[in-house]
Amino acid sequence: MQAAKSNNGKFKAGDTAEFRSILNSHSLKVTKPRIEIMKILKSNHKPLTISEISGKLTNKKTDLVTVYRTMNLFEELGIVNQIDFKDEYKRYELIYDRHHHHHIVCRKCRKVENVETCLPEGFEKLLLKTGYSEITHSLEFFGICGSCKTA
Amino acid sequence: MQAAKSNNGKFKAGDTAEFRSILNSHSLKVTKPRIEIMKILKSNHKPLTISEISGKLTNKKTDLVTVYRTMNLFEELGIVNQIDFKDEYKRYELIYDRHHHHHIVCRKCRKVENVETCLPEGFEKLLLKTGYSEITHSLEFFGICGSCKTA
DNA sequence: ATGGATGCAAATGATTTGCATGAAG
DNA sequence: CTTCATGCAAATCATTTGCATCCAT
Repeated sequence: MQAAKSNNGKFKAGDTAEFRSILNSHSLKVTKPRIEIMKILKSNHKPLTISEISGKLTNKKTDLVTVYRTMNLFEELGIVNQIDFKDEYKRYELIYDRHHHHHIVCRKCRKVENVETCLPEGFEKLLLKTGYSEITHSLEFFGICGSCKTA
Repeated sequence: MQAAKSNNGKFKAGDTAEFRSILNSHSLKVTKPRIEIMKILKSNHKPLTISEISGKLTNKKTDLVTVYRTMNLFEELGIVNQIDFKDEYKRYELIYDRHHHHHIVCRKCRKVENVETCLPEGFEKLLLKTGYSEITHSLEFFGICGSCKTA
């Protein structure tokens, strides 16, 4: 699998047509597992681990291996973002499901909340001076949540 | 190992006295491997993987397992930061070695450069409204570097 | 002396790979 | 009917654990 990122910011989650066309344009097939996994991501507005995704599959025939392969594929195709919360699991979230956002994770209870604030406009532009192009960023916050602080 | 973070922003890399006192205050010992690993991190101003650290050890007797244990310890003590570049390796960098900074990683060649720009003042303060305290952030940039673009 | 740290061997757990079968285009 | 995807089994790789020994305090 060497497909370059090819989703030009056009994919809207649940937009099955767009989903199909991304796969088609790479001669990849629209299969049951791929559709179900995409829908699971769509209906969960927080990053999911491989085993969380696997656990939500209704088609219990679908193998864990398929989930791994699918997430790697989706990542290459620019359908999902890989997100790191500094624990032992990689998490995945649909790109463009909602507008661009970040997360705050409680260091104690590991609860996750979305954070709508993002980098100021033009922040990435500053970096163009470095000679890099196609710049993206990953930004996550960590803290102690209200309940954990009082507990 | 359950020591809470206890380095109140005071540790300066290479400041062996401070390093010793952090360990001492937790009844932990200042050993050869710990010192050498700290120095390796100090002299490499970019995040290192476990195996990179292991490879730089001059005392070849030091076991890989010790590197793992040491990095977990340093992280709990707030001596290092764990950094994620979305590949298969966790990386570690000394905190306070230089002033707070971030990185930009080339998605092709995986080269890493430091980025001095950080979040605007007051950015994290906005998040206090969410009820979280002791907020930190992780921010990394990804892009295609100059040489990879022309190549 | 004594509690913590290390090295070595072995276990664990996540992720990947090979291959024959099954399904999408 | 041809190519790509899946399931299953087995391999691989990073990371952790148990335990006897060693070393810093």
